[in-house]
Amino acid sequence: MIIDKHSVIPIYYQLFKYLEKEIRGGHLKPGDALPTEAELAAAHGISRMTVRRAISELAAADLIYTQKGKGTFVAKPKLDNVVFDLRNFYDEIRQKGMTPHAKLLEAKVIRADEQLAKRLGIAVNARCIFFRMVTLANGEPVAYEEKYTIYRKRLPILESELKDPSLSNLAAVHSNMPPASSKKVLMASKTNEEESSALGVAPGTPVLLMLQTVYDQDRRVLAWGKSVYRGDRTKLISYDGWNLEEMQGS
Amino acid sequence: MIIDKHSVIPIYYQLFKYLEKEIRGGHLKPGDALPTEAELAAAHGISRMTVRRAISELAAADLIYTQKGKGTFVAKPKLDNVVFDLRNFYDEIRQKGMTPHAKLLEAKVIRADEQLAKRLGIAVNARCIFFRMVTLANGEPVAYEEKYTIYRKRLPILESELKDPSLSNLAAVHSNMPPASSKKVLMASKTNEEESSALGVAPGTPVLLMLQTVYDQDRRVLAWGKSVYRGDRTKLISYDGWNLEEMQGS
DNA sequence: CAGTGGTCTAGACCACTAT
DNA sequence: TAGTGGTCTAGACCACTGA
Repeated sequence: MIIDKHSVIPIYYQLFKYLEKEIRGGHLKPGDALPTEAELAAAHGISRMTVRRAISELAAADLIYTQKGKGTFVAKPKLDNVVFDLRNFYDEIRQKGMTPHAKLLEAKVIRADEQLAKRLGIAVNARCIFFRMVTLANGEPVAYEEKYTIYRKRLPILESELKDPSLSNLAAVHSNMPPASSKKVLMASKTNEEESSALGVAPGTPVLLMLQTVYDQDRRVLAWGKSVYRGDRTKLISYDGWNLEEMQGS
Repeated sequence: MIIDKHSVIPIYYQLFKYLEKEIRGGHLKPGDALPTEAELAAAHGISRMTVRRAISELAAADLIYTQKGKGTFVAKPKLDNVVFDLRNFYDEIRQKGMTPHAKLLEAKVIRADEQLAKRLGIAVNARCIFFRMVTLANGEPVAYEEKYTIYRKRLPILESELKDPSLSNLAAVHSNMPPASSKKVLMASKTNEEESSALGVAPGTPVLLMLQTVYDQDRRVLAWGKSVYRGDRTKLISYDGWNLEEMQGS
């Protein structure tokens, strides 16, 4: 029996897992039709709405697709999409079995020069908060970051910022408006002198360069940051397809 | 009236859009509780299951979160996740108003050297198919790619491969097994001589380097590819947060 | 305890597809 | 016309939260 109606595990989830296994295991191949919703409901003695719940979870996972009036079919895995997911640099390091450590190099109030004023959308000479930090993995520098935000609240630089030195937190603490959206641009670059010395590498070393801008609800800039990741120590990895569970280890 | 029960637009979708607007517009702020499902159902004269459909779509969009026994609340936008989504390099170029063009430099059958044999998981000296191509945007080279797959079927190199020169298609055409999953690694690098001449840049130019491996269901390697993107012409952009519609233009 | 979201049912009508 | 998935209803019971 595939479905245990008296289990603590929801019926729709049992059916979802069963069908998922059929697909990932290859018993159902791309293009194959699934049993109709009515058939699945009758076969397992459950309601069609419950079947639909399982079906829609499979569709959300891109394992199947539905066609009105025709049926439900196994999808082809999309393998050429590239989705790099850098959830949290700290956790990434930890996951590799290394110990991350953030080292604050500098934190002070500065006056905006022309370039910074443009980036933050403020007047030249306005007060700004400036952070410079290095992230280490097992004591070795892997990332160098500069962060800027407007100095609005005349607040001292707080401990909370050092505990959560993310750009959106910085913006939240020092702005009148809460951050609402963020834009990030990733590109390839070479280190300048400042970055080289902070990372302990030769000038011109290839790096990943990420620029982040944090906005409020009205699309006003709240903060701007630059992150430089050592090219030889930083890799973004993306997995696509179906047999993903087993892949994480490698 | 917010809900038109006789509209062709599904009720759950009307309610979803209405609540989405309340949240994105700021009438409902992060942490605020939504009306309970029963309240929403009664207020709009619809079934609770229909309300739940709208609620679950909002939750899937990370605009709200639910807590059993407590209620449903507006979520905080997560701004420090980085999700770079390179759906299709061709479309990316086209979206920027440029004309993409793939130029095949070479396509031939070769014998695997030690390195390639290791990458494809085959014997040294086994026959492989080798592609070398350049992608141009408005006539200017922006990417250089090398692709390798096992030569199993003794098939000629087909036109279909030139029309869809993706690595997973190459693997599909020349392998006995359909591709099931894919791994991609992105890093910063510098061009070597071959890449420099193909891209028309000086050796040592910073580039994004992407390595892709395509696997079958049993995690055997079907194809391997290397893509080099010009650092000064290629940017990966990621938007997070709530006011995304308006951001796409900038 | 009353109220919440989570699950489930057994129907119903619809638009769409293929024959 | 028969069969499919898409939407919707009006109930029901449950586990969990907070007072």
